Amino acid sequence: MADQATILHADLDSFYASVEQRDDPGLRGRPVLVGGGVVLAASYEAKAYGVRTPMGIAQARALCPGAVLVPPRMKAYSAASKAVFEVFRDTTPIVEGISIDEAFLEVGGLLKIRGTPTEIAARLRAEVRERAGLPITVGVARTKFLAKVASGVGKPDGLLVVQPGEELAFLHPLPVERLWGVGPVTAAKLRDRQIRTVGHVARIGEAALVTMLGAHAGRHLHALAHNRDPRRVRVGHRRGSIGSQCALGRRPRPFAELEATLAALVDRVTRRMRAANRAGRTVTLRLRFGDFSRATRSRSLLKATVHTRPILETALGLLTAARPLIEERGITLVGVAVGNLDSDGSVQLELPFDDPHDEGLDSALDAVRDRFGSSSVTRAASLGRELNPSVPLLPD
DNA sequence: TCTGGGGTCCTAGGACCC
DNA sequence: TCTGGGGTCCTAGGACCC
Repeated sequence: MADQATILHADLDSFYASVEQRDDPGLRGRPVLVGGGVVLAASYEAKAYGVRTPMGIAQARALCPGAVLVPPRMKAYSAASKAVFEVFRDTTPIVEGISIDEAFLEVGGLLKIRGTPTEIAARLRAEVRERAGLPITVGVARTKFLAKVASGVGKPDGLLVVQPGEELAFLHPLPVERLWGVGPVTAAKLRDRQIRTVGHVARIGEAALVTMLGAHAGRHLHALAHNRDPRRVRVGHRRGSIGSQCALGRRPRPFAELEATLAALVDRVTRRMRAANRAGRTVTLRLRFGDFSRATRSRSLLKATVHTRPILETALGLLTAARPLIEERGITLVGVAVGNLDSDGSVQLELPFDDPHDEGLDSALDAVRDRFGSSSVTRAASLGRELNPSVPLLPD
């Protein structure tokens, strides 16, 4: 392991809410909620009232009656993210994006040209503020894991450096929930055994953790509690699946409506696949039911594809097979994902088409029409417009 | 605290192959 | 003839992340 803290974890603060406050001065200093049914992001003014994500809007309003609710503007967030990642890449070539609002940066080896990691991190924060107008917190440490913990502790709008000699003293008093990979289930298992802090985790043996949590999770947690994390910052990560889902609420849905919704979701997913030039082979149907139980059903095609029709037919087949389950429990969410994406990046399209973004239209709707008749097609088209407001499913 | 939409990784059994 | 060891792929589920 390197003996210097050279890994930065940069994490934008309340990202969506900060973008809203940046773009509307009237929102600055006020509690802001971004969301529709649930809170997608809350400004720190709102978090002070106990608002968290993903909390229902009604509950958030009850906690913070003065909050301003703003609908999400995904295009603005994606543009803001691009601007911030430009700052990242101007700082160092070794940037690993984790999500729309956070990344790891390796800054070892830049000492002579850009200064110490602490200096680089301070300048990075200033530049993100200057060029993107957004607050960001940076954690600096020797491991990815600890850099991430540091940015979490350093929030909001902070810079926290954990030097090699201070690591365990910093880490051990923290609650177990701070460990990456400890969610509600694992935290409850640990709490049942009076294990509340990272220090407690570090003091029990690896074997006991493995018994408690399984082989991988046990070893992983044991290593993290001792700040052992050999993962390097990796450039050029490619996603393994592309998916889309749609919450349906609690009211019952006719089966044909589910099929139409699924058609619209598949259309959206395959558009994104073609835009990204990634073909996929495994189609996964995701369902959630009235009692909050879930199910997934998947089927692998013989050959990877970017085309709407084979993916839609596979997805509809999975949905039909799951019909008894759906009718028994009541469905509240339907989703589809395509995985096993081509890894080489050189997709051979099976059929030529002029505009890859328009290919899904007829093909998707033909498949629905063949099976379900034209009322489902109309329904799929209108759902498609709801799901893809910027890309109409049918020509106007 | 009754829950959105986008993902990742791990586990485990069964089929199938040599 | 009733049986080893090792490997890969498929499928389903679960936990977790932002």
